[in-house]
Amino acid sequence: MNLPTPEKPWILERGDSLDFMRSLPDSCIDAVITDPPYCSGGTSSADRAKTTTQKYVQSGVKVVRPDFAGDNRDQRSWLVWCDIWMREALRVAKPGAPICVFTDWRQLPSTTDAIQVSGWIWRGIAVWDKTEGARPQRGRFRNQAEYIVWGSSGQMAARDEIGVLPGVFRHYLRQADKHHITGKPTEVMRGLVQICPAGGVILDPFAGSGTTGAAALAEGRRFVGVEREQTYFDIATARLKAAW
Amino acid sequence: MNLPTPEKPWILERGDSLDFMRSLPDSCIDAVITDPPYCSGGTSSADRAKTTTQKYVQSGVKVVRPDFAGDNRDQRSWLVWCDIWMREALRVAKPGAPICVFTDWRQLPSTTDAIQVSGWIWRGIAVWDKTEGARPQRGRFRNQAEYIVWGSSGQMAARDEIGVLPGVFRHYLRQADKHHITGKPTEVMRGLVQICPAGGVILDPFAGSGTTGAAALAEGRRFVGVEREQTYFDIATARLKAAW
DNA sequence: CCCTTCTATGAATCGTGCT
DNA sequence: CAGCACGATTCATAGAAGG
Repeated sequence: MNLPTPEKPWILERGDSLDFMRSLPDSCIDAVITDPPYCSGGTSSADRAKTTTQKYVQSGVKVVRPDFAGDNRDQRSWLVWCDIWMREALRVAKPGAPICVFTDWRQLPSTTDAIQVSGWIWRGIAVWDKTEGARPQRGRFRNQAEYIVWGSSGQMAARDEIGVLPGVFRHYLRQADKHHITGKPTEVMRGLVQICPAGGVILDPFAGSGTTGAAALAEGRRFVGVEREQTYFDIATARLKAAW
Repeated sequence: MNLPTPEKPWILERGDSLDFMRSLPDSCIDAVITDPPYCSGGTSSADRAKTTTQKYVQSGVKVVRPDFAGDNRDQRSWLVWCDIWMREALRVAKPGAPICVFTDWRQLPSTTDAIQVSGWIWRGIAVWDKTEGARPQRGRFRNQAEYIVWGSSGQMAARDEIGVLPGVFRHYLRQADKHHITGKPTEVMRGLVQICPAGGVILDPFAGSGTTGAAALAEGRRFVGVEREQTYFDIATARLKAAW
């Protein structure tokens, strides 16, 4: 059985998320917390509005492109792909279990669609205020936030042992805490994993550098993660061993 | 001509937004900043049919604020309605003019749809972090943010005279600053109106208690507003006179 | 002026029971 | 069984009041 035990409260698997989730039984996961590839690179409405010259000039610029796989779907197929993995995540989640999915502003509407189409109940949006953001531009609002679309598998029973969780996480991401191109601050993840009851099992199908897992262990939750890239798998393994 | 002048930099009209906008010429507005009815209360049509006080004010409160109209559309007709007024706003907006539309988490995806369907270019999401005050619920993330979906009429020219604007407005709404059931803090609106060049004309088709207008005047912008409810029209008129 | 105590408040939600 | 109407409920925090 690919599930963590009290003796070893974490599992990290290298491979495909969908294959791995399909190996899990029904209703064995207490919370799903993940940061899937956003695929929002060049398909935004603002980009589409640019002239081809502008687009090519833009592409000539040194843009930080995520260097991981699966980040090149267009919006429709991204939605379909999300539907597939979220549906499988729903199957392995216990009734009432929460799901938290990171997204950026461009993919936010598609993410809320995906979560609902796949059968989860959409319950809200939490905000990660990065306090500073991508390249500041004069005359525009700074894009300094990412979003956590969250919901639940069916009705959420009363969970009195869990306190009130903040709706905005305000935290700067230090370079030293950034182990992945799209890494999240450990403090933010430690806040997020509180949505899972203490001792529960958190699944992250796109584990990346393992921040979710490190935070889960730090907060007394168990962890199941999958990562496809060997490099990030190694980093995550090291961090999880250290956290444990 | 229903436009403000240097002598009297604001106009407030009582009546229907659409009728009023139709009376305006093309390309006369420098920015559209507004807070339309969200129509998001309740899951059933019956819930939406409740008065705004029933929906948004929990029992046992002491302060009574007037209801407002137009908050009982279902999601599809809300989208169609937004398309109509946003399309008209686009016509009266100058090329490159920005639009900012308040929304809550439930209507955020529909708002980004509406803004794009009506022909505006969607450029981002700004966040109003209410910091606290939202209803706390155990085991859930607090819904403590509202969102400002923003975009522009076509390409935005370089606007070097405007600085970088924040992407998250973090401000508590004091009772004393709340003149409408859904009122926004004056400080947040003062930040938002900076998206309009100094001296420019800001249009708010759903003026409510006139916070947008008061902030516009305080920041050296001109203002055109429409409000349908007599009670709020009177409050807004008084506030605009005071701000001027 | 600082600290403690108290009170008002919130752009709902959940469960139940009826139709 | 599905949908809807209805009623009970929630608690952290800001700000005021009091010491």
